[in-house]
Amino acid sequence: MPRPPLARERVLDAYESLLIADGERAATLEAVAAAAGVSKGGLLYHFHSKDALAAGLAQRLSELTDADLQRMRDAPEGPVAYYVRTSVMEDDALDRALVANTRLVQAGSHAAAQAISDVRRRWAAEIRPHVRDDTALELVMLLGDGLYFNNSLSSPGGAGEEFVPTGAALDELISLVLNATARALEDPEPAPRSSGLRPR
Amino acid sequence: MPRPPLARERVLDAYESLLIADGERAATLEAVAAAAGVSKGGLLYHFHSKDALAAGLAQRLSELTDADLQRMRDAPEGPVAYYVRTSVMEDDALDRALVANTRLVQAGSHAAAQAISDVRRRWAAEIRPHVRDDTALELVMLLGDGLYFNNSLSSPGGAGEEFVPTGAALDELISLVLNATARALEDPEPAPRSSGLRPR
DNA sequence: GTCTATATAGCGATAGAC
DNA sequence: GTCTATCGCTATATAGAC
Repeated sequence: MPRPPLARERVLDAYESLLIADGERAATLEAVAAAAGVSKGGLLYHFHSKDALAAGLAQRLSELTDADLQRMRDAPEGPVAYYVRTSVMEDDALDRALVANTRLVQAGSHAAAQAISDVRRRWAAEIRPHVRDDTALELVMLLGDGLYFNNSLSSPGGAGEEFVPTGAALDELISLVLNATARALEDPEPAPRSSGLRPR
Repeated sequence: MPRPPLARERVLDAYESLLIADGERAATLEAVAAAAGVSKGGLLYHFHSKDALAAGLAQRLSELTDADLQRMRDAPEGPVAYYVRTSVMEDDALDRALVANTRLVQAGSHAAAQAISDVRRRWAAEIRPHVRDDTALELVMLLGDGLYFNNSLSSPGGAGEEFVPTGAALDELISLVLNATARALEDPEPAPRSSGLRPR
């Protein structure tokens, strides 16, 4: 596949940042162009409309999810712990694409809604074999959503951050969730399919 | 206290509805005025600015929380089950005020961020004595957040609703959470303080 | 209290020079 | 591929009639 133009990626980065920091309303073409270091006309050469810009972010989210699912499959501590742990925002590329897309969903973007729904479905499919039943799956998924929700609310810089666990508190939470949802005592997680990774 | 004017409440209702259904950007003064059945000038008599409108919703949320905490204290199945169950959107006054305020937070409203943070803190304080430790409290709170997050994403009408449990699935989820977080086997929930409600 | 009319500013998008 | 200039529209807010 041909590598996308540099300016195009810079515009998408700027759009994402503005959505996360200041919300959908503040992410105007003018503001995005300024943040990306191009003019409004220059921006509109790469994205013919605001909808095209939103579609670009939805596609980025989808691509980043491919990589995340691979990491989830390879995670030594298993997909459930990996999922909960990485639901705490680390401000990496996937976190940012996800939060930016939630902003767009709340502003009525169908493309973003579809993209988020897809991500969730793919995560659930990957996790399902590693938990006891559908209720346990629901618990795990909702917990991750709760973490993202809090991360996405507390981003401006203050209120809400007290609710996001880190360090030892996060480890304890993961341990509690694993105990409540693991498949069975004799086989907490099936061996990885085609991987040289040793279980710990 | 003097009862607020009818038109004022109608405006607040319309603002809330537009925020929930179409997002912050669509909730313009013109759109709100039209939905409330008044003119733009009429609206601006009651709320001098858009910020004042947002502050009105934040205050409404705070008042509705008072009533919810009382119901939580009186709930026969205990505060944890009550909290999880009512985190599934029933489109009542509190649900609507909460979702509308999350829209405003994501658009950068400080008043709304403060209001949401307050609600969460008050809920947590009420639930804390009924769970084992802080980790269990975290699990319960995040689960409720996850439910609200999904409700609030799926509102436009379609994608996302498959993740919100109802009926028997919800009962099983609550049961799982209670088992994972309850204080101790001999005393799963302290007797209600000053209430004639019989335990079931 | 509620209205119409208007001022001012900023939005998304197009046209065409370079 | 990126720019400036500009159009048409809509936003928030004010002024003043009723």
